[in-house]
Amino acid sequence: MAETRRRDAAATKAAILASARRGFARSGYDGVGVREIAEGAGVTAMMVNRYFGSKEQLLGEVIAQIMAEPTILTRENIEAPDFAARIATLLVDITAAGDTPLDGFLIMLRSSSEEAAAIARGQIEAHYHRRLTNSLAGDLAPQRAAIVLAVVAGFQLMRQVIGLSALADADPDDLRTLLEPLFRQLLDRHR
Amino acid sequence: MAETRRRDAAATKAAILASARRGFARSGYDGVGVREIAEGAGVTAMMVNRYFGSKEQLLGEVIAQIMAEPTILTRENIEAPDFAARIATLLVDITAAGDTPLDGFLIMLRSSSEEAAAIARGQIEAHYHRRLTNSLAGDLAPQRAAIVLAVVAGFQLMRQVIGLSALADADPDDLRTLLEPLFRQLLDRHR
DNA sequence: TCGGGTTGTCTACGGTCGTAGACTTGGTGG
DNA sequence: CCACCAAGTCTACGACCGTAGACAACCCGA
Repeated sequence: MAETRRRDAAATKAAILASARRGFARSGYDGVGVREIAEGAGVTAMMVNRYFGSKEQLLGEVIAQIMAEPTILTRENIEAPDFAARIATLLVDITAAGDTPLDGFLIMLRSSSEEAAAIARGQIEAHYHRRLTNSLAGDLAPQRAAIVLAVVAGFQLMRQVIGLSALADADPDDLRTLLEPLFRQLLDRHR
Repeated sequence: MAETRRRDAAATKAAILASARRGFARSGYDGVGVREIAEGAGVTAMMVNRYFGSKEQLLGEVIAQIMAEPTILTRENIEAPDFAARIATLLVDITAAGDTPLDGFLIMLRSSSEEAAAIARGQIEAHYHRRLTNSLAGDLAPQRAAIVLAVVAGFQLMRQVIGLSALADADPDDLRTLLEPLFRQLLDRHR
């Protein structure tokens, strides 16, 4: 991330955005400073304000970027027979992977405050819960979809935010083995 | 909260603890300052350091206080033969009640700093995870216990904190029906 | 080649944070 | 009654925060 980069406004702006995304996901909005974000992009803190106006606007662009990305929660993925295994694998491998598709979720978790809960609820329902619900067959689809998200959120919370050692140090294969039947039970046609 | 209190070390210490608990639950460890906490207790900021040593130790005592209160995961519940059904019922009922055992969860969720997460991790592992692990038969007991806690936490997060409508407005019986087999799968002897 | 605008840095300001030591005030036991 | 220790306040330090304006370096087109 610190490779020498020639003067390139677009590349610098993208580097700041990427560093901010990593930082917000790791420590929350208040947990990371603009100097640290800038350092991760190989520039000084003032570049953040020059390109994004303020730290708050930077957060807005990070969220906008995440929301614009494709999600695994497409109908064809959800309806695939191995979706339970795929989401379990994705969830377990988040830490090792350099790219983190669930950054948005982590940022919401770690930056959540009283007034942010409503925003988070709206975005979760629009971008995650509705897609999942529409692709589930059987009864109680909204509730089952919500519990799937709850399991994902709880696992992330305990493993990445709290750092519960039984999850942080566990063999990924074991975690997959335990998570997959949970998802399968929720995703399979109910009743 | 600001009633005049005569010089009383125990009462002042309890007032600081209560104010800190409210503040941490509302804004997280980093979101509330010692001056604000002290003001909520009717004293000055230095009282925090005099009675608790540091803000970090204050958080430790707040969490310790919460951990000592009645909770879903008591030993007698864990050792009951129908624990999966009971924990599903208790989880749904307690979440619906909207009471203050949620404080501890809110604090952990909204405190993203490293030292706060470390304290929360230590308390969870000492009080919840260890009891649960010791009561589980079969392989992967620590991992299964941790995922049980993750499901509990995720459910509370989505239903109570985020307020996901599919969970907040759901019929409690339906939620119980969906949660119980998840817990049963994790709690029953594995392999 | 050589300005000129873009790109990035340097220094600094006002504010808030957690914390510390010296000080003042109050309640109480002899 | 009054001295004394506990209870609480005052002032301040050093560090970090987001932000700002002035300044230097670089690249490109003329």
